[in-house]
Amino acid sequence: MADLAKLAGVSKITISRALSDSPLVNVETRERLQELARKHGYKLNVSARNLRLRRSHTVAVIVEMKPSSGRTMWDPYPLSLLGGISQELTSAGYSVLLTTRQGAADASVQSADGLILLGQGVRQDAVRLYDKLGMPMVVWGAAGQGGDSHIVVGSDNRQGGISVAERFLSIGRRNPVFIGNPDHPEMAQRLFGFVDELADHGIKPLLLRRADFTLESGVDAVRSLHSRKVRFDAIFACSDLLAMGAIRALVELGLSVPNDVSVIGYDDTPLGASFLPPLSTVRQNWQEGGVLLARKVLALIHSQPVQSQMMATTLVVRST
Amino acid sequence: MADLAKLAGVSKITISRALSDSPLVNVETRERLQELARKHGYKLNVSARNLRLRRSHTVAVIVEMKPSSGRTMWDPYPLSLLGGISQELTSAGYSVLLTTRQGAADASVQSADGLILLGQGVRQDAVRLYDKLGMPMVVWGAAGQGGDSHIVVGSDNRQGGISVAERFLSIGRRNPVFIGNPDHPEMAQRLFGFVDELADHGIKPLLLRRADFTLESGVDAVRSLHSRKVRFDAIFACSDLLAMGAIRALVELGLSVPNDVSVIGYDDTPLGASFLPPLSTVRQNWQEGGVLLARKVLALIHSQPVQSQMMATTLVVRST
DNA sequence: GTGAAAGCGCTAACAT
DNA sequence: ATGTTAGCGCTTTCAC
Repeated sequence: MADLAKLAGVSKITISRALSDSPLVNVETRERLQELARKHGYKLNVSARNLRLRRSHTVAVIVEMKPSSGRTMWDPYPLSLLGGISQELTSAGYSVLLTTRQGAADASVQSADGLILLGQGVRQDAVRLYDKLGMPMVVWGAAGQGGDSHIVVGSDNRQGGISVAERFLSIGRRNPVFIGNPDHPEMAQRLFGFVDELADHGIKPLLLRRADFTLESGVDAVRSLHSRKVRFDAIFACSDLLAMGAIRALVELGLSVPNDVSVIGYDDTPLGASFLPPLSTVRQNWQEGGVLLARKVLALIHSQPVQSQMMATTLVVRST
Repeated sequence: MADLAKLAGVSKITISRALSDSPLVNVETRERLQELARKHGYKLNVSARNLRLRRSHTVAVIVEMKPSSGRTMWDPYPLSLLGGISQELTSAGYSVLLTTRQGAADASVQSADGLILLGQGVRQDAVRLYDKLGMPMVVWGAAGQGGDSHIVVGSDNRQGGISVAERFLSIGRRNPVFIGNPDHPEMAQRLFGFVDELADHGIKPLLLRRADFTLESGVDAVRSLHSRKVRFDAIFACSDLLAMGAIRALVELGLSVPNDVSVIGYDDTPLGASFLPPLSTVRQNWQEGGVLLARKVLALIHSQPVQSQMMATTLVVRST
């Protein structure tokens, strides 16, 4: 800036003002100086600005990246979430600092202006840990997770469960089964919605606990149902992969989907859509979730009032 | 630091040295000061340090995040790549700045110490654009892509193609088909390897161009082969999804896999492994790729000699 | 509408 | 082994 100032015959501060579009500086001068800066390939020193402004203009995103439990690492979802986050923060002039749990102790994370936690669903301890940092923080997950201490954005899992129950009821199913892991807060919400809605109609679903969200796990679940001679005519699986596994096992057992057993999955993955038969499922909008997460941290950072928010889910009825 | 210094009765610089584990300062003092800092919740101001040190300790990762062409956005791969990158950079004390193309013009990206380009495969213009920034840059992609102007890390797609050809030859296939998009540099390499190896045995495969890497696209490809009455006994599909679609279509046409037609996919997605029948495929190690990308930028940043590197792929023979 | 001065928090260079 | 000085590049006072 000093160099540009000398070149243009003005002072440093005028350059600074011109480049930040300050109305304090004459329009012509402003444009002249901006042109000059461009011509000379001037680049703002972000560290210097941040030092002076006492903020980093950075939001750290902490992702659970363990390739475990058939989730996170391998699922498409965190990336679309990241896409939404990145899009929104970038257009607000903020940077996205990507970290895993290991890197979260790093100074650069600590000096971020805000924090977004992704895929920490099962690990409430982690949430509490970051909470102590005392910085604006938003978590992706289930409603009510961790109390009021921080903002949560997620899709309305409870409503998702309800919509599946409604569907089963409307097509006259009386013996539904839930496959999933209720230890996971998001899944628990789906289960609660499912159970409550069915209870209103005097139906109590069977809960089949499965920790993995893999195809094999779905196959296994149905086989175990069969070997226990359980009577069932509908399955709500907590992931598309589980649902596809379930369908495969059903077909192998000579049962027809959806005639004998109706199956609904969760997530609306591209794969479920092109499965044979095309999978019915509950869709959540990851991209939008990312955008929302970003907006909430920004609001927190700017000390604006913020509330947790659950996004509506859509039941996509295809052929199962 | 000034506060800590006053508290401890030493000078600022001693604090600075103690906290950065400088051997210049007495071990006891060092530990005492570190303890003091911890107790008082001192946090290093990263901006100030970076300003002083005239570097940002940051590497920008630019991801092509368009949810197009059945790739990138929805595929698991960029995330595992990111996992590897993040892991390696973090442990080297660098931060990962995540951006999309839109955000790449941002000042914070420009003041990064290095650049990693992901999923820019098809868009060579993009690579050239960033090249102009003149910062240490590493690209994920195919060998030789864009000349010597920058470092490329990728899996050895050519070798991947060769290994598939070898497999087909070893089981006596004489009429192989390639399904994929040769406009994509990485796919082109697979095709070249495939074609060259087969040519050594007097076989010329049929090229079936498909732009999308979706299941439908695979189905469609096989149907078109059939309707054109083409004789074929082996398919090399450029993605697992394509391969699965192909197999589905083959089965529908009453052909047996692998008896009538052998099929090999690419990527070794978890889904292919649990497909029925389990999919044979070419595996590439994304995580390791990420680590490698990170190491190369770091080396470039530290002005060490760096070379492009292609990672070996593994042919995973399952049931197709 | 423009400028001068001051200082954000840190560390390299040079004393001591 | 520790301290002093100076300055990284920027922007917010306050003055003109």
